[in-house]
Amino acid sequence: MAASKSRVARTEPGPVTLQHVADTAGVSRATASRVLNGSSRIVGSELAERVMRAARDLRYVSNAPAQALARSRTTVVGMIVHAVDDPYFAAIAAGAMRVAAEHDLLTMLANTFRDPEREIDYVARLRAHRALGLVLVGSGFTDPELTERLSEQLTDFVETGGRVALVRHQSLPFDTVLPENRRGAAQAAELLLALGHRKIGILSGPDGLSTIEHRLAGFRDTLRAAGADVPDDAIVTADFTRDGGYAGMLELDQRHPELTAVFALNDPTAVGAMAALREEIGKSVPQDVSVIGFDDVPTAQDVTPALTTVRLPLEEMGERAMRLLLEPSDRSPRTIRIKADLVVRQSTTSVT
Amino acid sequence: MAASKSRVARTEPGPVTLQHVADTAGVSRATASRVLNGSSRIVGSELAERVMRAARDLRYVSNAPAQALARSRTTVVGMIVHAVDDPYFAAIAAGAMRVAAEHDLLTMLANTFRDPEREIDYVARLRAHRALGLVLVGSGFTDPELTERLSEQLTDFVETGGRVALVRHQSLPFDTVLPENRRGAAQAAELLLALGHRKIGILSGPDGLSTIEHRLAGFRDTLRAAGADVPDDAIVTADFTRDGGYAGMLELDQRHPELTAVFALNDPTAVGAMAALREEIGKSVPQDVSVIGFDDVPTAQDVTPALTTVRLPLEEMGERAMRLLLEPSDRSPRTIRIKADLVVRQSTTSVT
DNA sequence: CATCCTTGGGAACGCGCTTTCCAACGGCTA
DNA sequence: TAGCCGTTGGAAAGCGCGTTCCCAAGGATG
Repeated sequence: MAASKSRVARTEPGPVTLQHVADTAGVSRATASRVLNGSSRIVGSELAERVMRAARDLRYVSNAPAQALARSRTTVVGMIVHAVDDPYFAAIAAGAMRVAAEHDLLTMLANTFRDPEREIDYVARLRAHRALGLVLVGSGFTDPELTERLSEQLTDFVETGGRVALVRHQSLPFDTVLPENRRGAAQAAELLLALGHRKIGILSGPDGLSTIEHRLAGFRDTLRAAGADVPDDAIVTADFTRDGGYAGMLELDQRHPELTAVFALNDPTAVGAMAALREEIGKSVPQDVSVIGFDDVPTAQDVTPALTTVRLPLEEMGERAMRLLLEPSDRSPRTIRIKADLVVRQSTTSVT
Repeated sequence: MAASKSRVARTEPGPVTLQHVADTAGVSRATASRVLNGSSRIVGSELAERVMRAARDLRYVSNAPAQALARSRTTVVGMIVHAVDDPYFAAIAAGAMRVAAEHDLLTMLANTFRDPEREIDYVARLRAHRALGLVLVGSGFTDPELTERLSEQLTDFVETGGRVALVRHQSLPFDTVLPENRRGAAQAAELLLALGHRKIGILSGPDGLSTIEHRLAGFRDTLRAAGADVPDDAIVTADFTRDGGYAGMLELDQRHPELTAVFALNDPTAVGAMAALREEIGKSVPQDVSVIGFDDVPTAQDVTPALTTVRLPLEEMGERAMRLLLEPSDRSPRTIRIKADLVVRQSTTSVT
């Protein structure tokens, strides 16, 4: 009976438990627990030493799920992004993970592949894991039903003690890091206008993402105010990737060969567009057509011509979001506005 | 007394437990558990319906740590990379995470920031979380003491039922996806030789990484065999990033302005080198100097001139590693060799 | 109509750890 | 020397859930 609970010799397989450590150190589980993870209670140095030696000899590794259950809290944060291999998300994730690591937290990263259902599902699963907080990165979806369900999940989570931080534009009542997409896109439009462009096309992204709507709106509104609206069929929906930009540019050029400038809603799309222009369409950037992107991912400066774009401090955004999560405030929801800066490089020039 | 165990009304805060669901459905916990996660036992459809309704109404979210404890296994895999925001790791991580998601597993991602101590520490922490397996991505460290400690951790993990898969070159006895770094680098050397280059410099990475040693060795050996060895001072240690490549190139050119070709041990470094050449040194690629990289990250094709490099199927490598993990074999350790393909683009040309 | 087998449901135990709550012990003061 | 208080170690009660092991009821069989 007692043997099954307090076996002294460890012959059977399976992980070493606290009990094993306690037994070989000749103390109770309580004592072992107290020395192995800084409890408030202090254990005599002699016993403490014995316990630590036993733990080391047995190669004890604590059981985090068991601890989580007993303490009813974990040291895990969840993060949900649309695609880790997109430099936009990668940079934000890196920033967030850095501050998580500083606080000694582990990060569970989930990829939605831009599927709203998966996003909601991941929120639920991360909640199940009792993550102490969730960072959602990326555009919100404009579908009200999806937004509603997501919001509900998040609200429940907060009500049961969870924390939430968003990096996205969406009017959910949680701490948010909010990039000024609209204003940034407006700056892009202003630049093109100043350069004399009037025939402008747009490479947009998947429908239903709020980020896209805002960038689109900021851009078009500015153009419209100047009497240079973009006709609907000069807006091509790409899929927000390099290859999507390539294909989208082909289509756009076919429909409107007269365009003198193209605004891509993110950098990879812009890079793809430039490739299509160069390799297939045979127009040169910026002489024949100016291209402007958004985000300023690291490679934007290395393509040729270097990409004019709207810069967002990606890593910092990730950091800020994680800090919001880790330093809760009583007067949430808070919003941190991140301003977007136009970075003029070589892919834009004035119309001749 | 009983009320504390089986409260029918939920007024108090805190997460909803299985008990709550069972109570409001008027069944036992066992029954509730059986319907909520497909047990082998079948529950009558009427009761099942009641339970499901109760769960939905109460917004029940299972407690993963509790489940983990009870079942003594989790649905979590751990992955350790050096830097998520490096496109190399991002691509591998994306591949691995995709197959993890297919198997309905959550991924805990840890960033070492290239610090071996952190890597070992993360292995321990991920073990504590009872991840069912660990994927370690990135170069191994050549320091034998570190390798020993890491190996020990990993071995313990496997002995207690964990699984391990590596994406790296290192002779640890675990399932491994092994990129042919040596052979790939040799191909790069062969290309340069064929193009007539004899004065060649190298932009290397941080010391102590096995990947770097192998690439370096493959390259130099081939050159040496052709009587065109690279002098030690024509090897500059950069830090494996774009900016590191930029700085490294500056130094390399200062030491050896006569070089006609440069081999960068990864693509970001090569891209940085090209930028330095163009912006600061004033030499053009490939006319004045040929540049060749390694990995073929997505942007390699978009810089100008497009980068000649050695291609590694990054996403696939991640997928393969995760599959190794998820489909254990009795005759492990297995090794999957990934062959590296030379991709000749515009950044290399024959010496005039 | 009695018996055996099938099927569903409930009670109880255990997973590994944290955390009160007690008890024992020693040192101190009166 | 007796009486107290502050320490320190241990026992035990959970944390929320999965999972036997049983019992009860119903159907099929002889």
